[in-house]
Amino acid sequence: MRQPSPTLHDVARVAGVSTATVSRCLNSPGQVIESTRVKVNKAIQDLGYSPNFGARVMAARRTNTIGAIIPTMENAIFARGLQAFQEELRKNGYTLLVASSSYRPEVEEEQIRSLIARGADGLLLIGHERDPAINRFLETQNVPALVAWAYDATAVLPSIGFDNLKSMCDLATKVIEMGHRHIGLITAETNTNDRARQRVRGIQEAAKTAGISPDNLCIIETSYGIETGAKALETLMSAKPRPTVVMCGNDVLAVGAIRRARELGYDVPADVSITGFDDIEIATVVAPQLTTVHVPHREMGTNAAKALIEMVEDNKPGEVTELKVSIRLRESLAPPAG
Amino acid sequence: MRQPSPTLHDVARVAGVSTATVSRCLNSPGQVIESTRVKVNKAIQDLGYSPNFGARVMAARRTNTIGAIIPTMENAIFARGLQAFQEELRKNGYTLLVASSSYRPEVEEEQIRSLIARGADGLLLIGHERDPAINRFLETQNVPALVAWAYDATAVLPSIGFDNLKSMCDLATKVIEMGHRHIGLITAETNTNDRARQRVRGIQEAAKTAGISPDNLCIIETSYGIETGAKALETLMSAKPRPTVVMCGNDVLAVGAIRRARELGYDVPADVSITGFDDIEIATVVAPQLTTVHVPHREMGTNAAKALIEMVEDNKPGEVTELKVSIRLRESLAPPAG
DNA sequence: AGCTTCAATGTAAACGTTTACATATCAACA
DNA sequence: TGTTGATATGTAAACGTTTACATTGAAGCT
Repeated sequence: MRQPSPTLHDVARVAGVSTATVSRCLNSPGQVIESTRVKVNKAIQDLGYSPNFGARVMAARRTNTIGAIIPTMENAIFARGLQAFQEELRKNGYTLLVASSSYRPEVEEEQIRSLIARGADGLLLIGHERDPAINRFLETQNVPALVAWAYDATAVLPSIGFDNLKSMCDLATKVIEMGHRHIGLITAETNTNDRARQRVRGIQEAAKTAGISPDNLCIIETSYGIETGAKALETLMSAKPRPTVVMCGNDVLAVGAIRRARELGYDVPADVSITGFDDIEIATVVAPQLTTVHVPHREMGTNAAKALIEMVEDNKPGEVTELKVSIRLRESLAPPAG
Repeated sequence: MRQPSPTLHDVARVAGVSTATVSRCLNSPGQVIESTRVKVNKAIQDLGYSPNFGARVMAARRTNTIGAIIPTMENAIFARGLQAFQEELRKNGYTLLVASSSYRPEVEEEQIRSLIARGADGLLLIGHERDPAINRFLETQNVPALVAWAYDATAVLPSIGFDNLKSMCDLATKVIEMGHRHIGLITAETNTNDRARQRVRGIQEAAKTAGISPDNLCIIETSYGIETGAKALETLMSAKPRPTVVMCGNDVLAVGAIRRARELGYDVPADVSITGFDDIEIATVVAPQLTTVHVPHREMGTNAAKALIEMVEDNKPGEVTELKVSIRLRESLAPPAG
């Protein structure tokens, strides 16, 4: 039923040349004289030849494939960065292998092994936190890895991203300058997510600097989603004293918080201010528009691809790159009433 | 600096067995006695061994890799479905190769060839519209392909999805029943996107059935995005007579339309109703909440994965599956004023 | 004991490329 | 005419698995 596909040998035989010449026609045509090339190409056409991937990979020792493991594709911030990453890879002749970890470290570990077993020439990972054994594994496998969405010059792996702590600290400082003293905080789970943890610490540091007691900081940790953000806001609004601002670890939580606030009859920002982090599209669409931290996702994806390709091709050690973020002040943040 | 990774031979040597036994340990552990398996696994651990992909593929003649080509990962509707697709693949030991076409047919074609050259065992594609030559190519290469996000029993390739035409027709019928007679329509580009085209035709048919003249249908075609949706709404609102409802080809366009309507001082839905399509998360977050067509994205992704794996493993011909959609009536749609 | 069976393991031949090295050809030049 | 160098092509050895087949040894039978 399934007839064997033609091989290099078949092409060589039909064209009346050696396999080496056929291979060169495909990989470095400049080395082959015109007349030969024509013969070979005709044979390839006639036979409907397409090179065998496995054999090619084995002989050439690379797959031209880069793996990426992200928590989830559903989160817009990863989707956008990943899209840019993939576009840049494609420009350079690489293909993207994707896996998602659902924010679970043991799944991420399994996925790392799986992508390497599938011949990924390099790996894009999110965040720095992982079992040291994995880093050793990456080393023995000789697969370069780059961390994105985080910046940490002291970490084992090179990274490209922004300083989550400092960015959030800057935003919190602005919030405090406006006069807010009771701050609610909705964060994604911090135990397996170093970005989330950094952001919380950023707020804590800003509060400390401003001489605000940690007791005035009411923190709720929840899983990722619009609905969970909504629930968390409800809880916060019944705290005593009620926070005058709710800072959220990301835009999705913030959007959920805004929705629930509205549903509960609170005016945003008159009754309560709300801030986010990431500046995904949704931030400008909600009413009121969301004050948030803008992160250059596409730039990060593109640069990550470039850096990783260099690491793979030139065996270059990875560099640590910090990207600039900026605060987008929009309607959802205002000084507290009174 | 870069020492070669350990091979099957190294493992065999360290464990004191043959390469065949090591291979069996990996692929059919039942055939190997417990004591041997322990020795081998220890050797694998100690060496940090991971099988070479190319060699494995070449010897086994399969990659356990499925390719997907979607217009873009940035669009939430593809991201969510793709995430579910990937999760189901993983459950079955497959990995996902991703490429994006940016809605450009020639790029899609190139990506199809590229993914096949990389050994994809099967392919997930979006929409039915493509050069017949590509379908022939898929056939000669013996790579099964499945179309998602569309349903068409008469098409060459099997598909899983919903009836874009009928779904939109149903929504339009509801809109018309409410009393709307002047309908604005914002659609994504229809020349390279059969889903968009079907949706437009759905509205046209509903209008025809209700005896509404095509002149009362004002169609604007634009590229995908919140901002383009906003611009299109602005244009529509200056048409004479002004439409009492603006139906949008997808939620993203609709959300942009809502925003601009608000910015221009129109009340939605009192001054103008707005509808979307897809029911992505954003639909429940905008104010007013968006009336739209709910599509079971995750279900589609999961089922697509199952079907494709069957096609690959059992050489089964693909089936055509229609999924049910449902209309979500929310605040943004109301009868016209007066 | 001798024979058969079966499970566990070993041996070695593919699998289809790429590429270092060898060889052939030919033009240019002393 | 012989030498040199450049260019085009051929030869054959990897590359690291899987797997058909061969071998071994022990258990179960007569």
